[in-house]
Amino acid sequence: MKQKKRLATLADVAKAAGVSRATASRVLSGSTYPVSQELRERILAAAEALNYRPNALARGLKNDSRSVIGVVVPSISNPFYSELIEGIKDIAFEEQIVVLLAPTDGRLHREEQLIDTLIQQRVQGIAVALASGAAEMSQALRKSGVHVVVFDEQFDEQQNEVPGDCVAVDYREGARAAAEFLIALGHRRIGFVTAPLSRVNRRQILEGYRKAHAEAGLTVAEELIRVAESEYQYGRHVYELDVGGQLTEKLLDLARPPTAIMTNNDLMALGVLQKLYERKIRIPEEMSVVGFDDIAIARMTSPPLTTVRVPKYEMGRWVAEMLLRRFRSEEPLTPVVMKVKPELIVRATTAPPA
Amino acid sequence: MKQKKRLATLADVAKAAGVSRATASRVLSGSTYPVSQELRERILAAAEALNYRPNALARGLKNDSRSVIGVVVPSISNPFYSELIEGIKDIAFEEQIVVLLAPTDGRLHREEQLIDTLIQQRVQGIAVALASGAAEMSQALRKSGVHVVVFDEQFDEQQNEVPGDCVAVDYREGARAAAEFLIALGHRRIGFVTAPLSRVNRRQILEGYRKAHAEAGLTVAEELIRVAESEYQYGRHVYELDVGGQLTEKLLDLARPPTAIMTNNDLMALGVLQKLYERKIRIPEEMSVVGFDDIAIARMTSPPLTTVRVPKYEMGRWVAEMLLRRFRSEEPLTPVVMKVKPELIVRATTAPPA
DNA sequence: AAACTTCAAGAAATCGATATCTATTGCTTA
DNA sequence: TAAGCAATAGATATCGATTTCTTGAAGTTT
Repeated sequence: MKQKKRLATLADVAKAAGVSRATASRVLSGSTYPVSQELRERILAAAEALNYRPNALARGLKNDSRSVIGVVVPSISNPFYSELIEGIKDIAFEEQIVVLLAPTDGRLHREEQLIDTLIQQRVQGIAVALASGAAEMSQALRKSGVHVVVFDEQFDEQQNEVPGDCVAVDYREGARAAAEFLIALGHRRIGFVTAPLSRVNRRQILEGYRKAHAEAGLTVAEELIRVAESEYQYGRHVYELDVGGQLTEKLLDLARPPTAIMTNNDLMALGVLQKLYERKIRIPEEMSVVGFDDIAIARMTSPPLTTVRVPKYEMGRWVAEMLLRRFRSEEPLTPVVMKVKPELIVRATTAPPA
Repeated sequence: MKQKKRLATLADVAKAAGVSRATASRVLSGSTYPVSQELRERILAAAEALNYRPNALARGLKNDSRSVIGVVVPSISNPFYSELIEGIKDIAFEEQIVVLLAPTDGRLHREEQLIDTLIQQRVQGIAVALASGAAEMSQALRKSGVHVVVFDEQFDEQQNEVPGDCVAVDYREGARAAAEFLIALGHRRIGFVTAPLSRVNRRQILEGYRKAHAEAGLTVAEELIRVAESEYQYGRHVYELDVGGQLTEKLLDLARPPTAIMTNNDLMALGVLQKLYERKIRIPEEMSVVGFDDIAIARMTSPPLTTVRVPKYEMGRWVAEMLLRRFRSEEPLTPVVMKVKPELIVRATTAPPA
């Protein structure tokens, strides 16, 4: 009965105002080209009356730019990424840029697929928390001519050549500081609970843990290092919450359980805290716990979680700004690597061992 | 030095393969139009060699459809919304549809602005957690001919006419059940801590709280109802976490403090728990706490949080499916209102009063 | 063998907005 | 007064892909 609605086009507006499309476009796209006051008003009135909405597809096709950036992350239910996206979004919003979301659910092969989709959508730039090999992926991306900023992951420092812009966190140093702190408190058996070591950053956290021990002249008992077995697949669930508890159980059941537990992120730490509560182990008197990331809720646990703060929101802003920088300059720029130093936040889950 | 890279176009592929654009398009867009095996292979090979990526803008312009849906939510750092978006995304992914994110940061006026942006981007459909008047907004949207599904909010039941598709939660009933449970446990002074009542759903939760009291023949002491003063603005921070604690403090400082506290969402409840921990008030012995939503971390608090479960992930799927349904049918469909009934999840933050 | 159908390819119009090129008017300047 | 120059408007080509319209060749039917 009712026929399909069509939005008014520029041609409709031009006709209604009795002018050419060119003139209508000049007024409605905010061009600097001079248009007489009279026509200007007629066009604006017609656009208003027809409820005109410029077609961003047509605009983008003509200009080859779209005011859209893509964000590739493992999961948005993970507060680490959602806080980071807040930062990206705030910068994007100021620039009238919208954000296309591309969550991989932690599945590596989806990364490539989603990046491909984003390229097809002709996004202006891509921010990606790269899980697969950063260097190669970035190469492939570069071939497509899309601007890219990689974050969370960092490029392999071995190869001198830096393949692209990057906001990297010094996870190793953050973990080293955390472990050093626990050692200074007097802990000698520190458990380490981590998600699978498929991502570089997780490996770096473990390295930091080992480094602190080495520096203190301690040897690490390998039984204290517990790595989750299967790669997570996000989506419906936040796997860390359960895995943290499961791995904690294994540590507690050791003949000589640790007196402190470190984790590779705060969600894992939540699982740890929960398991300790369940087992009626007092925190921090009987067990110290240190998380990583400092997600928003870390300060709301009981007791508040000692953790290593990664400035996620700020990182998001930096990522977006680096993309903007590329959009704006015609010249090819030298790749920038921004190294973020995390900071140990001591709250109430840490104390000297009993 | 290096000149600006351009992605290969269909014309480039056609030329390389020595065919017309039409033929190339038929092969590369998966049309059913017959093309000889020989040309087909030549075209595919050329596309591969040139690293051809179809331009979704051009395609969308021609087809007037984009394989993109927009999602308007207050914040993605709020797990309620991020879990819901997971559901939307999972359905969208199956259909090769990408998600454009439009977070309002809780600012009402941004809602309109973002919806406008989405329309300009010619998204195929919009899922919106409406904060401003659902009915009018939906009217405005309908005028633009974009498919819309409203969730979280529900349409005013007074007006018989249902303006559009909607996935609504029966917040009133959920809150009623929670309050009834506390009353049955023996609580007579139940505090209520809530975000500003600007959103319909928050008002409904309060109504449910009152209703349970009325049904039990109890009168509510108004001093027990604490409403946060200023509307939240998300973005960088998750305000509920702090506000929950602040309002709790006011309740604790009453001459006759409550023996239980209900909240309008789990984040608020986290703030409550934290404040109680800080004040060394034992949970649930000295104070019961009930949240709302059942976000992923609710079961990881110490003790695990009693709350009212809203099936966020499933709701996300339903929202996406309702959108797909509209995309597919040419006929105008009767609006569907899906009413979701929340479920009380009793964990360990509730017990009879001391 | 004339007429008809089928198959496969190319030519060209189209989607909506923008930018370049042209054309007109009125005004200034040598 | 002819030439030169703003200022402003319209005509038209363009972005990249799809789709309708045509065309030509090959094969069928009576």
